[in-house]
Formats: sequence, structure tokens, C-alpha cells
Amino acid sequence: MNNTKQHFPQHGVTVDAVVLGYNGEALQIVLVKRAIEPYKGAWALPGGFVLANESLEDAVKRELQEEAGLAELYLEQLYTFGDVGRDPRGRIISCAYYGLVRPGSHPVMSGSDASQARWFDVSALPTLAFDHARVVRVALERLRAKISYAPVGFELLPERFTLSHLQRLYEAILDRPLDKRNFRKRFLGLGILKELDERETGVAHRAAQFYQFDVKRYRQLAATGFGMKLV
Amino acid sequence: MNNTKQHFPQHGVTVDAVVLGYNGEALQIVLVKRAIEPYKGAWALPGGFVLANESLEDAVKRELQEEAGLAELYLEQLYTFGDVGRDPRGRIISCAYYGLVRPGSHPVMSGSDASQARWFDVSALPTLAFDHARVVRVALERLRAKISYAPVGFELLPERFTLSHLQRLYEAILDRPLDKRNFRKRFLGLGILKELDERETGVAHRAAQFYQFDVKRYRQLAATGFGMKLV
DNA sequence: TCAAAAGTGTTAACCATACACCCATGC
DNA sequence: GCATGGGTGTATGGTTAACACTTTTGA
Repeated sequence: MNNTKQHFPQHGVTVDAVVLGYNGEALQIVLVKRAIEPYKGAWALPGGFVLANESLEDAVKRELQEEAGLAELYLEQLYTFGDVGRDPRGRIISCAYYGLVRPGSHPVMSGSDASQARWFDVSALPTLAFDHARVVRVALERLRAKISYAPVGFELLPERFTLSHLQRLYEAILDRPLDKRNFRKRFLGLGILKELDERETGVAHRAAQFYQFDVKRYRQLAATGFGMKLV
Repeated sequence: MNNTKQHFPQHGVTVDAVVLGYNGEALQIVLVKRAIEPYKGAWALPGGFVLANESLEDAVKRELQEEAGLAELYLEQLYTFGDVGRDPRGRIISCAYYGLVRPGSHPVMSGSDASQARWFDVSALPTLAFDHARVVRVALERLRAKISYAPVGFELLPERFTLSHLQRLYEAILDRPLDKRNFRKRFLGLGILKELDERETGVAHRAAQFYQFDVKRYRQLAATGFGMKLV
């Protein structure tokens, strides 16, 4: 920390992360049970104070590692909440991020100042500490808005997935059914899916084709300014 | 300020505002010439430290009033810049806002810690202090993205305007020509323009019809979740 | 009467939507 | 052989995009 005397007002600054995942059925969020006051025992978003020598993004990555064992995830800044009185400890400003993780990378275990960390279905969240319910709401709105023009959905799926997996994910996020034929037409037409030499096995129905998100192709298309209307 | 000892790391937090205006020809930004170090004499975005008892939005409104005499403008949070080393005074986090003002409400005069404030065409900005050039870039991207699905353009025009004014504004922001007939069809079809009983006077060509943005009607439409594809 | 910008419709291409049946597989 | 989900095409209506001339006004 910086110990020199500063000549300007200073405030506590936290980062908080809405980490979203998808288990094949429902959208989920990582919450941690607070081990210390305030809101001791309540569920909250993972996060904590920004230290003197780290950027906001470094801070949120460190907290996610410490509190939930999460690393290497898609992260994006969401909004900064700075109302006076949003934290009982004093004037604390929170810069919120949202993150997306693939099912594989889910250790989600406890850390230093949080006694537990676990996934909750977004449709069944407990009461949250601070103004975190509001933060979650903003994050879900943002994801819903973003998914229809940017391929962020792939950050929630395993490397290999079927078109039905992708469609079910979109339906879970948008909370409405989508037409199968139109959905397939659109995604295959976009040219950002790479067909793999693999199909499902051991399923009691016709085995589905596996695909992979073609990042390189997507970047080419995005660079030429194509309008990615996904749904 | 809060004088009690705090048990968590603290940082300076500033707000900075990209205030955009439109003079009928070009998009413009308010800049202030810094009267104090660091970057004394350089042009910078209006802004300053957040005090202990004000929200971020209160802080940015206060700074805009003090430094540029601006009040009552459309304001929206843009992004929070928190890299270590972005400010030579130490670890300072900046929450940036962008604002839109109508030509009428342009006092833009000097205040306490800024010796001058004035408008610059966005296409001819001087070298800016801190990382403010980056902040401006982010703000312009945001405005360009936003204008195509939300009627923020009206915040940059006088109460009464012609369809040609509106079109020229869109062309200035998007930096490309738009088709006159299609532009008119779309905006008139949207039903968010109120035709006034006034026309231009003293112009050396057919006098244009004046319109007004119909906020009430817009809110009705927005509430029923209509997709406002504007351009 | 000229210059300058306002105002006005139609057509063709494209895109979004709605919709139903056969196929492959495991049990 | 049946239950389960995978995979496929077409027709229709709506939306977007391209395009040029007449009108009004002041100088």
C-alpha cells in the first residue's frame, strides 16, 4: 500500500464480480458466504478491496482466485456503484465486473475471508448482501443484451458442443423458446462454427454433431464490420 | 470528509466527463485548461475528486457546474479507468461519464481550479492530459453505438429542429451520409416526432417544417418493448 | 431566373418467421 | 418397435436500400 500522505479525498474501492455459468440446464452465479462483518453469514458476490498496486481487473481476478478458485475467465467491466451509504463500513465505491466461465473450469472452492463459495441458479438466489441483488440484475440485463449481437455465449459452453446445447443456452439466457430450424440456419450461416469430426455417443437418439467456436473466423468477420444479429 | 480511521485500503477517485455538443455542423467536446499541476496548462476533460458525501453522479454534476458552468444535461456513466500509474499524483481511479447538451444551454465558462473552458471540434482536439484521449475515444464509440437504438440524438438538438438538422446530426455522429428519403420515412414512421405549427423563415429555399421530440410517445413505445432501429 | 435545400414513392433484394416430417440410436 | 431428440426446406410477409424529380423560397 501507498503510505505517503495524499492531498486529496480517498475512498475504499472494491471490485465485485457476477460470475455466470451454465450447467446445461440453468444459468448459474457464484456466490460466497461472508465470513466476516458486515453481513456475516449472508451470501454475496465474490469481491473485495482494490489494493494500491493493482488495476481493477487485476483486483477482480485476484479475488476470484482467492475466494472461489476461479481463474482464466472472460471478464468485462459492468458498472460502478458509488452511492453514499451503499456499504455500512463507510464510503465505499464498487466497480462491478461480470464474468463467464465454461463448465470445465469450475473449482469454486472456499478461500481466505469467505467460508464457502458455490453456484446458485439465477432463478433461485438467496437474499444478497449490500446492493448485490441490483448488481446481479444489471449483469443479467447486460448479458441478455450482449448475447444478441456478440458471440459471448461460447464463453459459457465447453469447447465442443452441439447446436442443441447452444440453442438451449440461448433459451436459458433469453428465457424464451427459439425455433430450431431458424436457429441452426442462422448460426451455420454466420460461418463462425467449425464442424468437428465427432458426434455424440451413448445417447438414445440420433447422435448430434459436435461443433467448436471458430474464433479466428469470427475476428475476421468482426473486423470487416459485419452486423452479427444472432437472435 | 470522513475523518475516522478506516481499516481498508483507500484511493483517490475522480470523475471525468466527456460533454458532447453539436453546433449544427460538427460534434464538439468541452475541455478545460488545467490551472494546476499535474499537466498544468494542458487541456483535459472537466472533472475532479469525488468528495466523501456525494455520489459519483453528484460529483460529476458539481464539477461540470464549477468548471464549465454546465447544469441540467443528459449524463450517463461510461467506464471506470483504474490502471495503476494513469495519474502521476498516485493511485487514482477515474469514473468517466459522458454527457449531451443542447446548443442553448452552453455557458461553458471558467471556474475554480480550471483557468478556461471551451468547446473543441472532436475532429480537431488538442493533446489531452492523463489518459483522457482514450476516454474520449470510448465515449464517441459509445455514442455511435447508442444512437442507432436509442433516441439520444435529441439531447444534442434544440427543442425545435427540422428533419434535415436531425439528419445532419446523425451524419456527423456516424460519419457517413444517409439517404434522405429513407431517413425521413423511418423517423416519421416511428411516431416520436411531433410536427409543430412552425416553419423556417428567412431561408433562401423552401422553408422546412419544425418538429419536436415527443418524449411521452417515446416512453409509451419503449415500455411496450419496441425495437427502435434508428439507422 | 437561378441557386439551394425541402419534400415526396416505388421497386427489388434481402431477411425474418412460421411451420412438419423423417432419421438415427438405445433400450 | 418405440421413445427421444437430431436434422432438414419452403413459402410468406415485412424490412431495408437504392434511386430522381418537383416544390418553395430569397437573392
